[in-house]
Amino acid sequence: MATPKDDPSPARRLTPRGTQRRRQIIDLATMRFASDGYHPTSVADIVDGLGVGKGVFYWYFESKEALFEEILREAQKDLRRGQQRAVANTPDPIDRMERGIRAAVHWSFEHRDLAKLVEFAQTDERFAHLVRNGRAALVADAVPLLEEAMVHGLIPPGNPEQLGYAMLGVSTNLTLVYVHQPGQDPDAIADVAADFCLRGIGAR
Amino acid sequence: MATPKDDPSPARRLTPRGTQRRRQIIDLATMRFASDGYHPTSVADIVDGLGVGKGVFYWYFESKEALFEEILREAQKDLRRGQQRAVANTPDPIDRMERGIRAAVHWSFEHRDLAKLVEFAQTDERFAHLVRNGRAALVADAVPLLEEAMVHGLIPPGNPEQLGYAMLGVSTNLTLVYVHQPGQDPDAIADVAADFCLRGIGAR
DNA sequence: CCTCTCGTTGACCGCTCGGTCAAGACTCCG
DNA sequence: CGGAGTCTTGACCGAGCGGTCAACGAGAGG
Repeated sequence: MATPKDDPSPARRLTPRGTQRRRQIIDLATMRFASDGYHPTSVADIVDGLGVGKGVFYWYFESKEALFEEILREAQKDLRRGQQRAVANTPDPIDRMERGIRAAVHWSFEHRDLAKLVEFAQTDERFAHLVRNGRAALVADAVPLLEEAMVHGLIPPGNPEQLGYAMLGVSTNLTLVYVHQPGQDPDAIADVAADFCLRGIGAR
Repeated sequence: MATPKDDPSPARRLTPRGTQRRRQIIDLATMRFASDGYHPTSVADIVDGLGVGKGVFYWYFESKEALFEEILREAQKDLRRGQQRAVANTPDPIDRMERGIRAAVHWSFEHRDLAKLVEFAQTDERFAHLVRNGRAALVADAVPLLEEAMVHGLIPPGNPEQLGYAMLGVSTNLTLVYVHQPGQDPDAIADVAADFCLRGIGAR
């Protein structure tokens, strides 16, 4: 039989070969989705690009939509992990935010495809809630830092959630614009973003 | 004959009734594109929603793509006009930027559908260049103001283009997040955006 | 050798898409 | 009235979509 007995999504047992195939699909789909768009990229495009039959796709994923959701979730988780790694062992809240911003800019430069997919997902009702949750998580990481900085008088009082979204907008937009211009140094963009944000919240 | 002799796009002579129909199509399409997405909204959805035959659509527009491009262009032109009206007769560059930011936030609140379409267009290669041009025009408006402010020592030196995109990111992202939460006051969001941006560039 | 599961094939399905077009209705002018 | 635009109809087209499935390898364990 071709179709798996249970849902394909949870707890599929994959051989090393299967795991590899799955990754191939995710990687190629990410590229195609980013360069051509989610809707214009068909499942046939993906499997043809891999030189395999169509059934392979549906052996590893329930649907095109489910694949995209997995890519999205993975991407947002990866960015957040990167941020948390970057701020580890940094007690000062302002320093933590600066490192977080820099980590976000660098992540977007290293994963421009994924960054673009997140941008798209935000505009499609089917996926927007995932992005909202991911963004909210990032802001939720920043809120206690902002509150701490306010209590200690490092920055003037304000609505920490709004400030968080403002900072997110700065790094997102700066990256989006400069990531596709050749010869742009991620460090330079990270400098600008961090400077602007820290001044924006009233530190510096 | 049904198809027009020349290209339908340039210089179609429309009766008042025709002009009205055209607007109906644009307005309904804008709503549907914003709520369901560009690709998932079919031409059939639009004409059915209007209760007319399919040929009507192609009497007024060359293609679905051309319609979307027109909506986009119109939207970006409208925002820019709103900004220019808001800053008229304001000599001080910092004041001008503040008014421009506030105008942008208000425009997005009043035209949430259009704002959403611009967001999407940015992620589709077919339309991205239009958005890039529109964004670049907004930034180009801000650059001389930033330069003037730097020359006069109102703000510290920096790359004005990058600062422009950072400001754009703040208003875009703040608006995007709060425009869909009920009971949000556009003035309050405009306050936050203007504050953050002016501090971000080093005024205040 | 057989067997069991994982992995793969590609023809096929129903459906919807963007777009076309011959035919006809409406409207205004002479 | 007649005729010339403007506008509308809706059946139709070829193409492509996401998704299914019976059948078939491939390789590991017995």
